Amino acid sequence: MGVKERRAREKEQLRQQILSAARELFVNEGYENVSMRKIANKIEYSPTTIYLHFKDKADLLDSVCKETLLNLLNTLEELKSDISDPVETLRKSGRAYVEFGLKYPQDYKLTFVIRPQFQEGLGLQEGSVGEKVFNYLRAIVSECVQQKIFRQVDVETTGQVMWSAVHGVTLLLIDFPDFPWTEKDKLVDTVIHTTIAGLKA
Amino acid sequence: MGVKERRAREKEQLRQQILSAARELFVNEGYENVSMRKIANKIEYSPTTIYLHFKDKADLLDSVCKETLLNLLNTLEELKSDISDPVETLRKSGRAYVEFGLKYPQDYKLTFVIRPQFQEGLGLQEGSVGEKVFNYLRAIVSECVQQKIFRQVDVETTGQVMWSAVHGVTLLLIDFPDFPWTEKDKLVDTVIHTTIAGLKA
DNA sequence: GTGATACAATTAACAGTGTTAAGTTAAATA
DNA sequence: TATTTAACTTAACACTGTTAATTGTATCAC
Repeated sequence: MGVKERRAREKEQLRQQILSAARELFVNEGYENVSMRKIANKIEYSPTTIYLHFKDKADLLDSVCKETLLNLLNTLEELKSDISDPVETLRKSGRAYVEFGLKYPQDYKLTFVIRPQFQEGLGLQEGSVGEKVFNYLRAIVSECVQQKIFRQVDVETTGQVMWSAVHGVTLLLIDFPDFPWTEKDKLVDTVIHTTIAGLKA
Repeated sequence: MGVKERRAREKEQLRQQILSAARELFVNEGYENVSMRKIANKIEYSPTTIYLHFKDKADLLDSVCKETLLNLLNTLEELKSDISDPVETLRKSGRAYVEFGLKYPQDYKLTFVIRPQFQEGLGLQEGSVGEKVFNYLRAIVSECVQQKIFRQVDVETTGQVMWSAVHGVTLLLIDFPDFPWTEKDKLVDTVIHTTIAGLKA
């Protein structure tokens, strides 16, 4: 009776195929410039086949973004070093966050800017991968507060301030590549350093 | 020979009509969901008339965004108070910047996130309104540095750090309205306060 | 006043879009 | 072997941005 299993496996395989084709096209040509027909061509299926695996184009974007968030979460959790020096961990995490955004700028924009436009209210709700990313950040900040390194006691606000800073610099660097920015690494370091210093003070 | 002038005036009038119809639709329904035909319907002209005034849809977006930047610049310059207390001016400006973004969230996204996607390299080049907005910020920061209030001597980097913070918190609040944020005013104040404190320290 | 000119505005068309409904094909079951 | 199931495709709909060709009309020179 392994037929059902094989079919399910094949179905999942095609789903992944669609997903990775979609990601590649979205990233290279931009969500708006990618048609369902283009994706279908790439995987050599008819356009309507995609609808057997995804509700619509926005749902496809949604799935691509969930993957991106998982990748980001993995990247961050890899460097979860010892909690004895939470500030250093926070600094490293901030850097890794921005680096991730700059390494995959289109994925980052897709996830944090484009998707919210198409799937309102989605992205950070309970149990989501997005929430897990913020939980990761919260845990580090919480440690800083507990060790009385940070002035502020409010873990939530502190985490959100940190997030604002890294999100902001990431998007500015992505969206205005021709602006005469300070050298990238210096700017990112200064943003993170300044924010942490401000939270300590 | 006032005919030419009258014609030019009429032409400009229609241009403005198109522009304000486009803005209203872009803001209410999103750039992607607004068609040239929809705009044309609103002003009761045929779709192709728009092309006599704007190169294409992206050009239309471009013009809408330039207006938004002008509005932002005006809003900021209105509160250019005395330079004797540049830190207070910076704080106020930061608040006003975020408030502007939250008051016209779709305009803000259109200008700082959507437009860069369609008009690459545009938005902050020399002589542009975008540059003027940053110049405004730079002037205040420069005063803070000159009065030796800020540790950092690098005006450029300092300005960019400030911008990252306000840009980040603005976009997060716009894009994830369902996230359990700290009360809005408190969050914005904390972001600005933290950044300034970090620059002083 | 009449014919020529300029130009605003329109109609028609093209190639492409997301998506649905109906139809086809082939494999697994009875 | 006949029937059911599910994957997949074809055809179509209403819509998109944009261009080329065409119409209409107010202005000009005579």
